[in-house]
Amino acid sequence: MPRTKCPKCLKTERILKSGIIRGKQRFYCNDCNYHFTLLHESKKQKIQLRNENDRTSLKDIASAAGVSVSTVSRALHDHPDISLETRTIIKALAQTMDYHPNLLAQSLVNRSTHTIGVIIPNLETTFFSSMLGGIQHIAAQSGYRVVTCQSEENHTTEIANLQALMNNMIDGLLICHTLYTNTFDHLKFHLNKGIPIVQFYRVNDELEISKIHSDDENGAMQITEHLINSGSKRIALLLGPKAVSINKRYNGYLKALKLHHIKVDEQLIKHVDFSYEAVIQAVDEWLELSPKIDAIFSISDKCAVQIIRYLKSKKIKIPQKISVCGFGNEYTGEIVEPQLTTFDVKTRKIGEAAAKLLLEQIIEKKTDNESIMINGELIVRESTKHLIESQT
Amino acid sequence: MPRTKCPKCLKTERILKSGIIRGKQRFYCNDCNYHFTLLHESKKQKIQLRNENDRTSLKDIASAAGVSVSTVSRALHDHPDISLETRTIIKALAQTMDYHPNLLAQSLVNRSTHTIGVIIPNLETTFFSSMLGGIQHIAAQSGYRVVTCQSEENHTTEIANLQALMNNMIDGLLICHTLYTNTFDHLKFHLNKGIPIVQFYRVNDELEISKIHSDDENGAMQITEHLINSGSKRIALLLGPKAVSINKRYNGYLKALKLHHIKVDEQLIKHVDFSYEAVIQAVDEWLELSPKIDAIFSISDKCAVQIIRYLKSKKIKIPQKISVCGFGNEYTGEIVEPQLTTFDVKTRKIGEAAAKLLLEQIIEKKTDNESIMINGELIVRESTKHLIESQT
DNA sequence: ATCAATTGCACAAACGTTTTAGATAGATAG
DNA sequence: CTATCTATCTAAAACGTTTGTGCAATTGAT
Repeated sequence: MPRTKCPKCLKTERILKSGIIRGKQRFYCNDCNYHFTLLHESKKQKIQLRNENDRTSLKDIASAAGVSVSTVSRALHDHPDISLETRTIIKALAQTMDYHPNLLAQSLVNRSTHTIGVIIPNLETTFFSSMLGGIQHIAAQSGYRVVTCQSEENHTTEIANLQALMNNMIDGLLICHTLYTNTFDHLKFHLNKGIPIVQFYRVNDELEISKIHSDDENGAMQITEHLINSGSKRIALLLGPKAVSINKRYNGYLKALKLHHIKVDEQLIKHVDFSYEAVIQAVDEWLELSPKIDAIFSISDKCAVQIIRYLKSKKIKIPQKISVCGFGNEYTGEIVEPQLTTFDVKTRKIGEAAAKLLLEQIIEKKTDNESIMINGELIVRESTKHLIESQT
Repeated sequence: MPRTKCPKCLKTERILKSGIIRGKQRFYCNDCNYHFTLLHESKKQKIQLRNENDRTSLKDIASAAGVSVSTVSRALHDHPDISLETRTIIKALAQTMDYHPNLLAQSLVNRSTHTIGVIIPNLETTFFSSMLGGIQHIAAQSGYRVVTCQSEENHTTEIANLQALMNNMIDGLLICHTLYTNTFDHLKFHLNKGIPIVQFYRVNDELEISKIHSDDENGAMQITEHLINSGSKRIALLLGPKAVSINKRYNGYLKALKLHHIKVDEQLIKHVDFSYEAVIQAVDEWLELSPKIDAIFSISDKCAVQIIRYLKSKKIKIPQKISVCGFGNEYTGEIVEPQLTTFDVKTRKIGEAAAKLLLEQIIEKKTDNESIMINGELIVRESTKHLIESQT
């Protein structure tokens, strides 16, 4: 067994143990008075490889050009203090040496990462992914990166995402809350910390913060009015889970009924968790009511499509017996037969607007809160009767 | 007009100009021999605000605890050199002072960002976004962040994305190429730089690199065989743009025909750019052929759905007159009537496998290239005849 | 009592930048 | 021929970490 050798005086005689460091034995050379821990072979190699594999840094260019690091930095930034001659030399050198600045170091100094964070409930439904698409598009235009987290409609995950993102890595945050987010302390905690935050789509009113709204309330009202105008009187409303705090669409429904002097029948309003079984059960219960329902307004296109298919399987004619409306204008609404009447929430526009607003706040350091409304559009298709068109 | 004052000796008399720095006037105090540039009021404020607004750093904790920065760092990492007492004090302090490590600084030192980059053609189609969903899911489990870029099916954008991502900010890269990516020099350039790269779904054979394949060739063969087995003889094939390098599905089609001794008819194979008009035109041309076609295999579900709707509008019965198949198993295929027979590419699984493989390479520093195949599944629905079921 | 071993901490270098302040030599004016 | 300017460069601090090494104080063994 080879005896441990002091890396300084290279002797092996007077080596003593000196405690354990990070699981590794630490030694002390009594001859040259030197503390050391033995490097693993693998680690030694890594240190050697590093230089080989490493990207070129300002330092490398500096020593190649025979100038100081600061000169190189300034030259590459076209600082007037550096002579044109030196500048061109250094730039050429940077080119040939394949220099790319280390963004981490830059960010550390500049206190800005050129990255924005996005928290979104879900990536796999077009409804949300098109928002994200809009965000990415705008961000890329300004040279900003986007890091995305899915909250998966889970309040706890949302909080974890928020915490993870706010740890110094982002210049700004875009957040679209979970359906079940009803407290906003986690957000409030991060406000006024110098990192601008913009809520989009699912926003809340209490918080003083920039927001991108959609006019869901108005949209739901338009849908409901369209149903009323085309002759429906008993309009069932399929809502999301009861716990959900955001009830804009519900309010729109109520408003429309009130405007047309139709009494609200609580039996016609049901909450479901968006599962197929729950939707079917709700529809079944409605079908047994009397007087009979003549329309179903589903808060979600996905459920609306399921309802259409279920009604068809029961040979109930749409829209003759029952009109069906969705909300969101997802692609499936165009495919199903009859095609679905729905409300187009301009999701991509919402994403774009959110990113634009956030970038304004980041780049121009605007601090005033803005609220922007993105208007949607009623899409009338075959699943509703067209007796009388509303002239809004 | 107030005269400029030397910040050192506070005199105004002997101030001289001394060139321009970054657009700002630079001064020289002849009295105390001092160079300075005037700070803007706004900038002064910012410097003051900074401390107020800044997150607490190790330094802050250190001075609060009366120990050195290194002690704090080690204490928070449970280094055995630090006494239990000190450790608990420091941890408590970190808690109350709301300390969160600066990930940038950590990354700079550790040379690892805990972030992986993803380049993907598109975010807004479920086909790709579900891959991304799988990636995110796996990455989050290991505490990795994900930054995503869309290449938008554009080769140049892909290269730009690659360049942007590889600049020091990511520990590994997942890439799904553009349809039009036919040269891979940009990737090759970044190989062996210490940052592992994994291709997923759209891979190429030349490059020695880890890959996640789908069995598209086999899938297309299964689809085609299913059509043949159910009685079709003249099977039209709708392919993507001609420039596309990836022709696995085409090969599967050819293989199946060969296996069943059916001659390839070039008239039956058409390339389109996925636009609605192009698809319709292709179908129209096919319908005029004689002998008549009895099946259409579209390389994309989206086009298949369009074809179904178009054929229905022409009162052509599906599958009695013409069977239609898609590829990919997108949700719309389930909604359209008749429901679409297709091949389920397990997109989410592909994303998960890609992320897993990449993380292995990052965390365990594996360097050997692996190729993993994710098997898909034939989904037989109503848009094809069911005369004889193939027994694969 | 003596010396070795161990504990518990501090110091300082390093990561790769940016930027303020200083330094030097040449140019210009009086 | 000075006194002042100016152009062009360098040094060094800073950003917030991690980590190798130094060192004093304590413990333990003989």
